[in-house]
Amino acid sequence: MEFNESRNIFLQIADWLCEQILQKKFAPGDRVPSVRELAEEMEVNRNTVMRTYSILQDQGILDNKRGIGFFVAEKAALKIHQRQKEAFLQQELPQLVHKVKLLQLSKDDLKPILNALKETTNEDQQ
Amino acid sequence: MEFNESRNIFLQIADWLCEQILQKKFAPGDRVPSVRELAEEMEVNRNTVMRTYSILQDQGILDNKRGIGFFVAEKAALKIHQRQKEAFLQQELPQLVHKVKLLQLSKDDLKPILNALKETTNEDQQ
DNA sequence: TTTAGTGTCATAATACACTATGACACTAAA
DNA sequence: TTTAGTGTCATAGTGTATTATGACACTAAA
Repeated sequence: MEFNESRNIFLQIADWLCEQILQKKFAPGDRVPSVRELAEEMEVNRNTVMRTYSILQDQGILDNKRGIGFFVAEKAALKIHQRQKEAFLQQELPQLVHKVKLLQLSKDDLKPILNALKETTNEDQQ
Repeated sequence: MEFNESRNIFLQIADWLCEQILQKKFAPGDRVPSVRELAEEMEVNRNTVMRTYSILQDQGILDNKRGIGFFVAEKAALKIHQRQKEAFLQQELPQLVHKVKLLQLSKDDLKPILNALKETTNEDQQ
């Protein structure tokens, strides 16, 4: 996997795993790859993956059965969703608006976003 | 100044200075605070500010007159603007759209953004 | 019981951001 | 010339992310 220099690797692996869960590639109760297994796949040290799994366990996203492996917790997706939604609305969105103002972007620049937003929000909600 | 743990300090100082320039708090030709001065103000080491100024010099945003100080380059704001706009449209926006999809945000969630975007983009453009 | 696969822990080594500090060259003004 | 303020560079120390590796406890299945 390719990592961004500006963010800790163990956090980027956590991001990746959370996204897999949100995309239902891992269901509640599923075993996730073993520490050694994922380390090899990501071309990263065991300890780094261990650190990722530890923090996800602390956050109630993974459960741990010693000698067997780590498992996706029951309400993992819900917790990830809540955590990310809160961070998104309270931190990222305000920064986005601020940046758009500062960059004085034109309507044309923003069209792709606005369209994408409409598409994704029109379907489910009333 | 308060720093975010997840991004290098010298980059956060660069971000701050670029924002000052974009907000016209520093005009082209203006001298920016000396390395020692800004270091004290930011409660940071001289070398850290030196590193910030060095990269901004490499990017053509600051000019350097040895023994005198660092100065805002002529087209500094333009360069910052171009750099940030490109990064925004090519990296941040796609990630944003992806996240909105993943989080399945409702219209109500997005209202604040959309309104803010309309306000800022309606004025200047045709 | 043995074996292979789990997680867990400890240690040492490397890399890098940041700090602390001193010394030096350059510039402008007293 | 002297002085004070610039940038510049070198050195050493600290903290932490990451790697590398070995050893050990636990579990399930052969």
